[in-house]
Amino acid sequence: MRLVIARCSVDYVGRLTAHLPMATRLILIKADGSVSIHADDRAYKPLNWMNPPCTLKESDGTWTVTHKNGEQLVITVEEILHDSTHELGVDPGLRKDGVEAHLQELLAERIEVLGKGWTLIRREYPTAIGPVDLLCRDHTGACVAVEIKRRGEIDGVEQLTRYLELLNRDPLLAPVRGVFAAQEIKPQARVLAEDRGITCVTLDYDALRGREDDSLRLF
Amino acid sequence: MRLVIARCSVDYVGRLTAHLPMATRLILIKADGSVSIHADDRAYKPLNWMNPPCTLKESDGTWTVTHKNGEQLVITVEEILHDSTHELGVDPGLRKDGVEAHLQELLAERIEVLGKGWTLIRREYPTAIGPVDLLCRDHTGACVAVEIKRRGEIDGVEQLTRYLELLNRDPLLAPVRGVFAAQEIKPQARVLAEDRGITCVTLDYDALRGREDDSLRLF
DNA sequence: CTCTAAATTTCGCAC
DNA sequence: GTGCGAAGTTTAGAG
Repeated sequence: MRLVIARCSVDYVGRLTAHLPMATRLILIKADGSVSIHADDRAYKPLNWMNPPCTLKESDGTWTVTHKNGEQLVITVEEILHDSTHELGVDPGLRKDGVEAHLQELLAERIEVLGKGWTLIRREYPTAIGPVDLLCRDHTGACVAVEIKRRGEIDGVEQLTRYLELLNRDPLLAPVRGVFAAQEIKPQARVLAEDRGITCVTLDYDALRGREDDSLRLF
Repeated sequence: MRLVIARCSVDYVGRLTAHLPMATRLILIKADGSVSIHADDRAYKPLNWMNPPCTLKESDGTWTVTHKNGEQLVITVEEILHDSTHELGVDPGLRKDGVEAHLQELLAERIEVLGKGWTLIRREYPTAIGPVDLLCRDHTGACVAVEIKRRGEIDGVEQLTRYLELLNRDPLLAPVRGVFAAQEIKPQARVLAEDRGITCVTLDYDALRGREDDSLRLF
């Protein structure tokens, strides 16, 4: 990894055209050839960047980064204030917990929390337009499609609506109703869902993992 | 901006729980207090980060970054291999060209490329659920709602569908049909749009900007 | 403050 | 490779 602090201007031509006027910035060159330009604010997003695979060519004060697909980043370096290179090695990577897949797993294991007598037909029930997170039957034997999100927004309701429309064309399953389950459901998503007869369920991740009582609230 | 190369392990607790085992990485501390941890690959995304506003507290080998909303990033530093601080000043920022706003502007100026005799009613036509990109009339005087995207995906079709449903409730406008215009339209989005009677139009950005002939293709 | 839509989104998986 | 959905998405803008 090479760290350069330099006065530079930058031009990107690719998916769009963008220009950075001359100023002092961090140029970060990584072992995979990727380059990013950082200002002194914002943790996440670089001002400008080039994803791997790409190659850097230095010529005079002009550094040209070219991507395989033709995108180009041209850095015009006026003055270098710092330049150091460091060996980092391969990173062991990030271990995550708490994502949607895990929510799905937990809810599948405790499907009865959605209602007494509910049973799971299967997780990732395949349809022509994609897999339904959970397909189950309620205590009456009626089919229910469950869409699980970490944060429930309008998109998720639309997605579930498309699944329901498709599933209800199958005479072996119909009538299928929907449950929209998320750790947090945005008000507009809730309104849209309920307007379509979809039940909203707020999931409590810690409770789902810990105890089976009190693990969610029905509204 | 402070650049630290260090052997460290990192724990994030917030929207999820994540752990980075001990390894050598770049720790980037910016003037706004934000912190990001980078491995030696990938230009864009840090391994771990904390967005501003947040505060860093160093105590012994433990650096704790706390966000206003309670999220926390704990960096356990075993060995510091490099540590330098640099004054960068405020960045003049990025100038972009070619984004959706510009596409909308260009298409509004050349609305006749959608069809002979078409006229623009207005850009950003306001509705209760948000502004319609372009509202126009075709050669017969019938109302058309145009949704413009850089890349046309299912979400955009759903968005346009919601607008059309609303606009068609207005007796002064109805019947309103839809045009889905994008530089690139994903196959599934095209199928969904056409199934709903929405016309798909592929925009050529350079041609739109350059000449008015040949500036788009209707499928 | 919330909510929505865009992003050079990136990233990962499945086909 | 393409397509599609998730992401600690982040970011910008409107209400």
